[in-house]
Amino acid sequence: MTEEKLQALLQEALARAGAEAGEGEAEFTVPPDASHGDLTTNAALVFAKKLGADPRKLAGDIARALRGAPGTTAVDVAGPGFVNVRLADEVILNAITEALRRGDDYGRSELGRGAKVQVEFVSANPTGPLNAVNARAAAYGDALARLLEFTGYDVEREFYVCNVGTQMDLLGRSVRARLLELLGETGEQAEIPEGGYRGEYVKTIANALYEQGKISAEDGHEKIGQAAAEEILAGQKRDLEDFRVRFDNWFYEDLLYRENKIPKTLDILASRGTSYEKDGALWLRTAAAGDDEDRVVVRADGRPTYFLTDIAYHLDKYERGFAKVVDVLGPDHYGHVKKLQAMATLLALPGGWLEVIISQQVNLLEGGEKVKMSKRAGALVTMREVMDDIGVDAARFFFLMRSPSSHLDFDFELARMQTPENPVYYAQYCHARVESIKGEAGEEWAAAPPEKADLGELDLPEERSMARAIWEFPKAVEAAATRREPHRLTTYATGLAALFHNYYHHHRVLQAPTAAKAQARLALARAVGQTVKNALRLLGVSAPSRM
RNA sequence: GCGCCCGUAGCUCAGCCGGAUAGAGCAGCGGCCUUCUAAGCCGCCGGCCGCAGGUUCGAGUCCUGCCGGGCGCGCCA
Repeated sequence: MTEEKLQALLQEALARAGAEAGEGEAEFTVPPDASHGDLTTNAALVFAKKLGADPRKLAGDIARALRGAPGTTAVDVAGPGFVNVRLADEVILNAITEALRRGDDYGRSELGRGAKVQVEFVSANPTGPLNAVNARAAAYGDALARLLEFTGYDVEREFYVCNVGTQMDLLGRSVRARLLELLGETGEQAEIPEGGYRGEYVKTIANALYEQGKISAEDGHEKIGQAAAEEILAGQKRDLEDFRVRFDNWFYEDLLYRENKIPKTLDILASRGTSYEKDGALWLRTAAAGDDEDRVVVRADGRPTYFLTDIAYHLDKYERGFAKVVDVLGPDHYGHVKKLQAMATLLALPGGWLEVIISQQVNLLEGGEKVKMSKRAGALVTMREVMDDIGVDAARFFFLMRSPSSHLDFDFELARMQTPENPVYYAQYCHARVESIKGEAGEEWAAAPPEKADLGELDLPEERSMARAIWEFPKAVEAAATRREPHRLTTYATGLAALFHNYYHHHRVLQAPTAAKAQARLALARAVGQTVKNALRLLGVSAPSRM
C-alpha cells in the first residue's frame, strides 16, 4: 500500500521535472544498510543526467513530493542524490502479522499470473547412476520450480529420457559384454566396446538382470540395452525421489519417433526455408540466427542428429502450450545453448520463450584431492553417495548456496567435518529454536492470533531489524524467482537466522519485562520461524521442530 | 584458433541487472553455558575486488586488452 503510493508520487515528481520514467526505470530498492532507511531510490541521479539538472536539487524535489506520504516517518536526501525513505514502524511490524496470518503462504505472489511454465532439468541418459553434477542440477531445477510455483506460475517439471541413439547402443553392448564375461566367455564379445561403459554398476546390472531372467546370452544388445536402461532409469527415479525431487512428466525420446515427430519437424523446417542440402546432408541455417555456423540435422546416411530430435522435442513443448520453457542443462551441453537459441529464432518462437540455464560443473574433492567425474571414465561419485554421506538437507543447501553459473568446489571431507557448523543447520536451528519456545509457551498462547499481540511493544532495534527482514522476504522471493537464482534464499535464510540467534542470546522472549512484551516477542519469534521455514521449503530443505 | 564461465579475506563463496564505509561461513586468536536447546552468542585478526587502460557525478559491477583457472566447440550424445 505504502509502497505503491510512494511509487506513484515518485513518478509524478519526475513528470513534473520533465522526465518520462518508463517501466522499471525509477524504482525503490531496499538498502542493505538500515541507516539509509527502508526504501531508497537513485532516480534523481539517473534522471539528472537526462534532464541536465543538478542531482541534489532534483533529489530535493522528489523528497518534497514524497514527504508526508502515509506510512512514512522520514524522507531525506543523502550522498550525491539518493532519496531515502524511512517507513513507519507499524508498516514494518505489520509484516509479522502478515507472516503469521498467511503462514506457509507468506511470500507467495501472483507475479506469474498462472502462466504455464516448464522446467526441464537433470535429463541424464539412462546409461548410469546419477552423479554429483546431476545432483546439483536436481537441487537447482527443483528449487527454481518451487520458486516459480510460489510466485504464481503453473509449473511442470520434466525429465527428458534419451533412450535412443549411440549411447543406448553402447550401453547394450557393454552390459552384454559383462554378461558374457560373467558366464565365463572370453571372446571379443566379452570385451567392453570402444567408448563403452566400464563402471562397476554395469556388472551389477548384468548380473541382476540375468538372475531375474530378464536377459540371456542369446539376447542381442538392443534387448539387453533396453532392459538395462529401464533398470537404470528406475534407480535414477529412486535417487531423485529420495532427494525430494519429483517430476510431473518423464518424456521419452523414442516418443518423438513413435509419433512421427521427426519427419514433421523436417517439413516445418523446410517450409520455413531454413534448411538446405549440402554434401548429402541436411543443414539448418543456424548461422543466420546467431550461431557460429550452420548445423547438420540429417546426416548423409539418412540418420537424424541429436540436434534434430532436440528441435522436434522443443516444438513438442511449444505445442503443449507452455508460455515459457526453461532448460537446465549440464556443463557438457554448453555448446548447445547457441544452437537452441538459433533454433528458437528460426522457428519464430516468441522472444524469451526458451531460456537455457547451465548448471555448472561440480569439482568433487576428497580431502583436497580431485575425484574424476566423467561417466565414461568409470570412476564417479554418485548422487546416492552424496546423499548418504552428508544428508539431503545439507547437500541441497550446499548445491544451492552458489549461483548456478559458477563452478562449485565440493569437498566431501570438508562437508563432513563442517557438518555441525554447516549453514544449513544454522538456519534449521533457528526454526527449531522458535518451535522450542512455542513449546515452552504452551499451546494456547503459542497459537494466539497475531492480532492479540500489541506489536508496538517491539521497540528494540534488533526487533525492528528482524521485522524488516520478514517484511523483505516477499521481495527476496520475487528476486530469486525472476532472476532464477535460488541461492539468494540461502543467503536470506542464514541472514535472518543470524539476527534471531543473536536476539535470543540477549533478550528473553517469554520472560520479557511485561506480559504484553512477551506476547509481542512471541509473535515476532513465530513470524521469524515461519519465514525461515518458508525459505527453506523453497530450497527443498526441511525445517525440523527439534534438533 | 573461436566461444562461454570464473579470478573478491588463508579456504569456499555472496555482493540485489552502475551506487553510499566491499559481506558471510570456515580456518586462526580471545572471551561467554544456574537461563525459552552452546548445532548458539560477543570480540579480534584478515581485502592493490587478477593486471592495465577506458566510459561518468560514481566501477567489484559496464567496455577493451592482457595474465591465470575451467569448460565447450563433430554428419557424437
